Amino acid sequence: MQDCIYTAAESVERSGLKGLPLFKACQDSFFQKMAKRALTQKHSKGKILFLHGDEARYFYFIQKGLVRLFRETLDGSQVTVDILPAGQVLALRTIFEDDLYPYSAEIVENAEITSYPLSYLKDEIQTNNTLALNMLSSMSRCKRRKEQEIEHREIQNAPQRIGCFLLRLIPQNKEGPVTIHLPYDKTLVAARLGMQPETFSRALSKLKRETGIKIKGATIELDTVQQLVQFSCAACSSEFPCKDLQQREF
Amino acid sequence: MQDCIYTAAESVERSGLKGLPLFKACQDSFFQKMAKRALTQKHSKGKILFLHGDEARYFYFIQKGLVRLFRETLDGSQVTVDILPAGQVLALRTIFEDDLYPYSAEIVENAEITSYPLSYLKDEIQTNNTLALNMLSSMSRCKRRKEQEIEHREIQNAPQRIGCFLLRLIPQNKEGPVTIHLPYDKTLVAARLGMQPETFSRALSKLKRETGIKIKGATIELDTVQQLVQFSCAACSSEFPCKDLQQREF
DNA sequence: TTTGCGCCTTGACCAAAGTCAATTCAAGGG
DNA sequence: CCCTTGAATTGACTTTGGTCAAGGCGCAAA
Repeated sequence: MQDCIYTAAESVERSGLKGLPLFKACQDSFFQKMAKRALTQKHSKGKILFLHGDEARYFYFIQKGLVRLFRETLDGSQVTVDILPAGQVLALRTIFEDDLYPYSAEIVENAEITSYPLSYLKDEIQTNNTLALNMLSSMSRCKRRKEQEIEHREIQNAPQRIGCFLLRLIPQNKEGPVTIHLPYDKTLVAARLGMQPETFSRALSKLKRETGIKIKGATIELDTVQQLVQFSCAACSSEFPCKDLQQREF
Repeated sequence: MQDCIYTAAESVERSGLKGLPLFKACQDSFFQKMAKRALTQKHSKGKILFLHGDEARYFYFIQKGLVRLFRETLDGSQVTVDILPAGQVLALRTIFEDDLYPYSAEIVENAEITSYPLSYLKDEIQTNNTLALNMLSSMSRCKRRKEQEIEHREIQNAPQRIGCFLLRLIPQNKEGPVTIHLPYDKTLVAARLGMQPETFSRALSKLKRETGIKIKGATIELDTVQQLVQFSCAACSSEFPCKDLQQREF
């Protein structure tokens, strides 16, 4: 089965990197250099992009599709670290570590992904202080997200965690009724939230019973966000309009 | 009750910062400037250093004692983020965020703590790219630790988590018998590992039964680290000699 | 030495989530 | 339109850890 189609190196304009806030401090020369070595590939569902512990030469930008990051233990169980949609970058942080990928990456929805050499980024950051500072705040936010995740897994129960997940999918200041569409399969959402699919299913019904939200397949309707806020955010150390939702991995 | 004793601004030599790898790229002028505004205080157990959400003006270096970082939810439950021993810095990352402390800090063992103005650090990092790069790798490691913590809470059970905690207290390449002394109260260790004291107590007995370690109060003896490695590291995505144990919060 | 206060442990019970298995549902291919 | 396949749900049961309450242990002050 063909699960990967190569295309030529990209033009600067197409480069997704240029649009990212993280790189706004970079000159055109940087993007041009990057674009020359950029490689965009189509991958189909199930493809492993790289494995935890592989030698890292590239970082990736998701043009289209979905990527699941995960780790595997000796005794065979998997932990899903995150699920990244189009527009996200992955494996960036590798440049600060030991040049080994810190997780495995699997395509979970047909994707188009551009790879860039990590070495160029490593060079750039040595001299571009603003880039370094942007990375610092970016990584700091990412770290905050991870800490919050630990917190949530400790004090939120399964239905609350789902409610919290849903709230993060919508514009935070939205008034009145909202319709939410799950961004990926329920099985994946369950994995993302660290629970079993069965638990997710039951917890979602419970959330429905307790808050009165309406569920039809992957579509969820709220009369008002307050329904969920009251239910989920009581077991959270932050105030409701959640900050720093946009950006993700590192 | 007096729970805080002030001492004069420190001499450069005493400054704990200078010894930290994180600041090795900084000039003496920086340390001198810092030292002028440094303030060392003694705090007794129970003192709150700052609260989550407080406006942040200082970061801290623990000269002596123990500090617990935690967050509190609306419905009153607390989550312990970390427990920091002497030699650690805290609240550093505040400079990359919104100038609000990202957690509360409580003295849990009589402590001596030096505070430094965040603003000076903020200035320094604008121009000192090497410092920025050191911070990046430092924060990256810290982030890795947090990710591993999420993983552990998902796939390790309570006894395994304790075993893992113990393994991190000893020189990783140690051969033969080892004696471990818990660095703080069992209640605190329990909180650190995200479990109830009762659960910790029972899980520790179970760990003893399953691995044959010897426990006498806060002292634990192993015939060999392999006893624990086999038991705990099967449910972990990393190989045993755990990396990046030294440094902590940000 | 006694007393008191935390810390720690233990028991009984409960609640939440995981596991295993059976079944239903929905979407895409023939 | 039916069939296949994977996703999702549901039921029954187990396991793990949390909760509540009662005691025990040890250290330090009186």
